[in-house]
Amino acid sequence: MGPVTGMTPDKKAETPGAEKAAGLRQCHGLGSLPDAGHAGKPKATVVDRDSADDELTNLNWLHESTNLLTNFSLGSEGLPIVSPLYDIEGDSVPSFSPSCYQNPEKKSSTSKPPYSFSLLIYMAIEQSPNKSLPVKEIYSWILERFPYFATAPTGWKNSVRHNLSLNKCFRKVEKSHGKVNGKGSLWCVDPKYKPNLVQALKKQPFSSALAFYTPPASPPSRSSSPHYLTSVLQQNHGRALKGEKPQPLKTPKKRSYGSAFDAPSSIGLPEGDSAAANIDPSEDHNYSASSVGSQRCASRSSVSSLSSLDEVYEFISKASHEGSDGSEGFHSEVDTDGDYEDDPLGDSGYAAQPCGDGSKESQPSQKVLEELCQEIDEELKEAAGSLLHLAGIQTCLSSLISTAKTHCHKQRKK
DNA sequence: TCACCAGTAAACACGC
DNA sequence: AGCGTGTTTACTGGTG
Repeated sequence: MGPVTGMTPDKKAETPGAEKAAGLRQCHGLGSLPDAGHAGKPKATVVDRDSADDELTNLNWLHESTNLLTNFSLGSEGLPIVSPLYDIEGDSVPSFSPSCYQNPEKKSSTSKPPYSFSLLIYMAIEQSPNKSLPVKEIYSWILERFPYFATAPTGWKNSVRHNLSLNKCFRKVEKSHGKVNGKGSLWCVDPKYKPNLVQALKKQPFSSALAFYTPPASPPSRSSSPHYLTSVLQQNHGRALKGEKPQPLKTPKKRSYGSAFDAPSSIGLPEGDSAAANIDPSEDHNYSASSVGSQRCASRSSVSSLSSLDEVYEFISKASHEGSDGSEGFHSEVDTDGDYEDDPLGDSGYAAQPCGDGSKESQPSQKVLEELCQEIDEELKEAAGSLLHLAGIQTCLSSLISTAKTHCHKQRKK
């Protein structure tokens, strides 16, 4: 392979994925998060130094992760944005500031972004006024935000195009009236898959980006959890309005190339939707962005996305408010529809996508709210369960460690 | 070991 | 012809 080559040596050293993998393998990943000062170097905790119990120390991450959770819930300092998701889901105009990459170590400019191409494309499109961009603009956006690609050979562009073509999340929009106007088309995010992208994006920073720059860790889950819930809430909101059963937060693992973003499983599209509900094996090769991230972090996300019960409660009250007017929150599909409808380019036929069916009913019924509350309740229980579980493990481990230490001391004395 | 997925390279077709 | 774009296939490496 050439310079860009897929897995270059430097990539192994620099890519968040590699670092993440190594970090997790060494059980430092999670534990290191709260401590920016120790970023990247293996930490020796008090227990660590006790060389006698290597196996026990290998579980330090668990111990620390519990602390991490505490930090998450306690952390209130406004940290720099870690994930563009903040902007995507936020009320403000999306702006994927490269600051999300500007960690103190300044790795960003030379290191690969911890986002998959699909997510990068999504961010680019999402930031555009019309929620649609030509490939060239996508290139520019990525280049602008991630200087890494400026020095990278052009292979990444191929990857971008490859993603656009293969990934069901992205749709091609003809520039005007179905007529191919000049080179290229506009690309937009299929609203049906948007929640999945958001979800993947939300999970990405925790698994990759966070491990990547190892900053003090409060914000990712702090704000992402409500947003995550919000996004799901939005999904379910839409679903509820359509008379569908709300989608559980945990998406069932589906074994296909497009698993996490396959609308039917992830966001529960109506069966009749051929585009999304397609289960034709020939479409199995549907690229889906970061589905790995979605899936692989699923176990963690249940904790990380609800890192603080306070947050959840806070979120609930907020969500209830938002739910009552049904218009706030992150880019809902309604928003997106609006974009397409307002979009002068929207006459391409894209605006006629089924994504618009929720817009007629912007006022959720009492029943819908009840369903949402019930669902949130379940999530709370699950989150609480996870925390209790961790706490239990921590207690258990602490006990084991102290027993082991005592044993060691006694034996040494002998 | 296996399956899945992201990333990459490459080939090809098409339009400008 | 050259370039940009879009599609498709094949492969590699990481991960669970």
